[in-house]
Amino acid sequence: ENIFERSRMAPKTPIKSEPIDLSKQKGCTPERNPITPVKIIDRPQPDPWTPTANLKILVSAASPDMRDREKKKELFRPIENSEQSDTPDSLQYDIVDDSTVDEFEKQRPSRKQKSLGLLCQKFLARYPNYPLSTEKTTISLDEVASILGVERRRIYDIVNVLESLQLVSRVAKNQYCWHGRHNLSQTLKMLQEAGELQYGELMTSQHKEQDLEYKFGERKKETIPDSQDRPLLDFSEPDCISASANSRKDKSLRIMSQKFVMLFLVSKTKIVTLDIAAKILIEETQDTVDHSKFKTKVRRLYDIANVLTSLGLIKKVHVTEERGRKPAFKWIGPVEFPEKTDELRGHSPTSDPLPGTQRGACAQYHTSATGKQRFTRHASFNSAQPCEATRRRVSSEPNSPRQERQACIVNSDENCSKMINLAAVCRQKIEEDIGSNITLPFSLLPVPGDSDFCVNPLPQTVFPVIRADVPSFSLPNGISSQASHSSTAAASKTENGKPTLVPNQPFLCFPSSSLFMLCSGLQENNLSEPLPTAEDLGNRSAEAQAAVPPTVCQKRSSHKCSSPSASVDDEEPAAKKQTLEQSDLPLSLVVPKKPSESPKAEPCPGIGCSSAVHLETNHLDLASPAAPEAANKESTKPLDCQEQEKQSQNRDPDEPPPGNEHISKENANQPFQPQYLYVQPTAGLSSFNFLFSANQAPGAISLAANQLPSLSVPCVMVPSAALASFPLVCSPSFTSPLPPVPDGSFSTAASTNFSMSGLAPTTPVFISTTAVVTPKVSPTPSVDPQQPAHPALHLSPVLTRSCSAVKLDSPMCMGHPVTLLKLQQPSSAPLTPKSIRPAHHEAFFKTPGSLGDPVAWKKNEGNQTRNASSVQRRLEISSTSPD
DNA sequence: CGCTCCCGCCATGCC
DNA sequence: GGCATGGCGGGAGCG
Repeated sequence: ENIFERSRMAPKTPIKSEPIDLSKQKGCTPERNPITPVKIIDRPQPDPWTPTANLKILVSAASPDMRDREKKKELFRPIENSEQSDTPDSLQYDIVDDSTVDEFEKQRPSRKQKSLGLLCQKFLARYPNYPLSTEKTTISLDEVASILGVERRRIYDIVNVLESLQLVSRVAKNQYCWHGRHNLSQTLKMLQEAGELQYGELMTSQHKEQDLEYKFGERKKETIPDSQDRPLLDFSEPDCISASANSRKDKSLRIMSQKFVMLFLVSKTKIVTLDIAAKILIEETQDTVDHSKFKTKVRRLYDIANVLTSLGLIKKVHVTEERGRKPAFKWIGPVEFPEKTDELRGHSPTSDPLPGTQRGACAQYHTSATGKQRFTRHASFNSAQPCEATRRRVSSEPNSPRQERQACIVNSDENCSKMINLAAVCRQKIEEDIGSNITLPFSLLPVPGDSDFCVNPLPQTVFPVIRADVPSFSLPNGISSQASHSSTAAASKTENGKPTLVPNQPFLCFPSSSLFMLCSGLQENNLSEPLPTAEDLGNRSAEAQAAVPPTVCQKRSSHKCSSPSASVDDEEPAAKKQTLEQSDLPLSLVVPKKPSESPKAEPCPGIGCSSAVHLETNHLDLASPAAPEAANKESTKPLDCQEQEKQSQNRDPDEPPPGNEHISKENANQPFQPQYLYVQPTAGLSSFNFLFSANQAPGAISLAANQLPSLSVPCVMVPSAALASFPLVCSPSFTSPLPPVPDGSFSTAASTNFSMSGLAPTTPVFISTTAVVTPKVSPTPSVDPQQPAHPALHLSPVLTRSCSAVKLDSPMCMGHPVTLLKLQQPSSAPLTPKSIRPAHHEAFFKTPGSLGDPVAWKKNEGNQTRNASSVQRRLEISSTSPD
C-alpha cells in the first residue's frame, strides 16, 4: 500500500496531467461505457497513459479505508508533511490547482482534504470551464470516483449540484456529459427569473430571518401547496411537473441546489443564511419545521454550498444578527445576466454547446414563436404533459432511469416543444384567467405605513405577467416583437434617464395571487418595458410573465447591486451592511412582520387546490418563459438596473428596496420610499390588486410625466366591484402636479380621469394616500373593459389566497371578490409582480361591504396617507375593515 | 461547544 | 436480486 501511495505522490506533480488526460475523455467516448461500469476495479482503464492511470487503478482498487490509512501514513512522513504544510487550509478554489490539491488531500487524511468542496474542485479541474462546443466530454462516475479516490456517492453529490446548474447533464447510467459554463449564465438567469417568481420579493427586501422564515413557510403552504419541491427549472429534467416528480423526491439535491441558487439570485443582499435557506427549502410547508428535518436540510445545504463554492459562485460569510453569528453564504457569481438568451458569454454563445440545451431551443422558439403564436389552450396544455411523458419515454433510450435528463440533452426538439407548450399553456391560462376580462383589474389599496407585509412574495405561483400597454393594449401588432423592442428601447431610454416608456408601460398581471412589488427605482425600469398589446398579453403573457417579474426583481436587486459592474462593488458593501445592519438577512422577503399576522396563516384547503393549479401553470411558465424572456427582455434588465440606480440617485428619496421591512428601515431614513405595487392575483386574474407604493414624493410622480408614471405611482388599489361604488379616490396628498399622463398615468389628473373608459362604470379607482393612480382603462380589445364587475366570477378559480384570506377574514369577502379594475394601463405603474400578500389580500378582497363603507376606505386611506406618509403605504383595507 | 459535513447505511426504482 | 441513485442522519473533525 505504501508503495502505491508513494507512487501516487510522485506522480502527483505529473498528475496535473491528469486533468489533461481527462480532457482526452472528451469526445464522448463510447468506450466509457455508459454501461454501468463494473466497479472501478473492473472497468477497463481508458487511459493507460501515465503512471497516474495506474495509480488511479490502484486507488480504485483500494478501499477507502486503505486509502485513508495510506494517506495517514504519508502524513507521517516528514517530507510529505512539509509539503502538506504548504497547503494551508486553503483549499483554494483554484480549480487549476487540482494537482496540488490532490497531493494535499492524499497526503492528508484530514477531514478538510476530504471535503466535498475540495473534491469538487478537483472534479472541476478536470474539465474545462468552456469546453469547445464540438467536443463533448463525458464523465464516467466510476472513473472520476476512482481517480479522485472517493466513493461514488460523493460524486453524485457533486454531479447533482452541477447538474442543477446545467454544467453537466446525465447522459446515461454512470455517465454525464460535461457542458461547462457556457450555459451557466443562462441557467442562472433562468433560476433568477424563476426565483423571482417563486420567491419574488422575499429576498429583495431585507428582512429578518424570522420574518422570512415565517413568510416562507406560509408562502409555501399557500403557494406551493401541492408541489413538493419541484425543480424550478428543470433543465434537464422535464419531469418536474409530471407525475414522476414525486418519486423518490427526485433529485431533491438538485432541486434544492436550484432553489438555493435562486435564493441568492433573488436576494438583494446576495447573502443567504443557511438556516433561512433551510427553512425556505424545507418542503414541509406544513407545520413548523421539525428540528431534525431542519438539521438535515442544513447538512444538505452545506453539501450544495461546498460545490457552489468550488464553482466560485458563492463564498462563505457570516452574518451577525441579534441572535448571533450565523453562517451564511454570499453570492459572488454573476449577478446580471445578459439579456440574450444566447450565451451571454463570449463562449459559444449562439450555438448552444449543448445539443439539447433548452435555452437554445427556447431562444429560437422564442423568436419565432414570439412572433405570434397562439397555442390553443387545451391543445398546448394537453400536449404539454404528454410531451413530457413522451419525452421521457423517448429519451428513455438511454435506459437510465433518469431518462429525463437525457431527454433534455438529447432531444433538443423536445425541449423546445416543451417550452413552447409551456408557453402556450401559460398563455392559455392567462387568457383563460383573464379571459375576456383581460383587463387587469387593479385594486387600489391604501397601504398602511406600518403594514407588516409589504409584499408577500409568492413563491411559486407567480402567474405570467401580462403586460398591458395602455396604448397598444389591444393592438395586434404589439406582439412579442414589439414588446421586446419596446422594452429594450424603453430600457435604453430609461438609461438615458428619460422615461420614455410612456406609451407602453407594461403591466404585469398576475393571475393567481402574485404580488408585485414596485420599487421606485425599479419602477422606471419596469415601466420602461413596452407594454404589449392585449394580444401581446395573450401571446406573450407567458413570456412576459416570466420576463417581467424577473426583470423587476433584478432591478430591485440591482438597486443595490446596480449595474453588473457595480454589482461587485456593491456586493461587498451590501454584505457589510448586512452584517452591520441586519440586513444580513440574506433573503429579504417581504413578509408580514409577524407570522401570525400573516393572513395566510394556514392555507385553506380550497386555496391550496387552487393555488396548486396555479403552481403548475407557473412552473410551466417558468420553464418556458424563461428562455424566451431572456432574449427579449433581459437586455432591458441591465439597463433597467442602471436606470434604477440613476433614478434612485435622482430621486434621492426613493429607496431602492421594495421590501416592506426594507421600507420600514428605509422609510425611517428616507421620506420617500419606493412604492410597491401589489398585484394580487388571488382571485385569479379576475381580481388583481395592485398596490402602488404610496410613498412617492411628488417629485417622483413627476417622473410620471413621461408616461411612465410608474415611478411615482403611489398606491393604487382597485377594489372589486365593491369599490365600484367608489369612483375614484385620490389621495389627498397627491399634490404633485405631474402632468397627467395621457392614459394610464397615475398623475393626479389621471386620478380624476379615472373613469376608465371601459371600466368606468364599476371600476372603482383607488389612489393611495399620497398618490393616486388611475388605472387607465384603455379599451382593451381582448379584455372586457366592461367586465370589471365580473371579476368576481373569475375569482372563483383564483381563490387561493383570496379565498384563504376571505375565509380567514370574512366569508363576506368571498362573495365579493375583488373587483378587478382593468388597468389598462398599467403603464403607469412599474409594477413588479411579486409575491402575494397573504392576509392583506384579504383586505383587498374584501368588498366594501365587508370592509365597511367605501367611505371608510376613503377615510382609511386618508388616515393611512397621513400616517403612512412616505413609508410604504399598504392598502390596508383590511386594517380597517378586517375586524 | 457548536459549526461543518464526511461517511456510508439503506431506501427507491429500474432492470 | 443486482445495480444505480441518492436521502439521510450519526457522529466526528475542527476551530
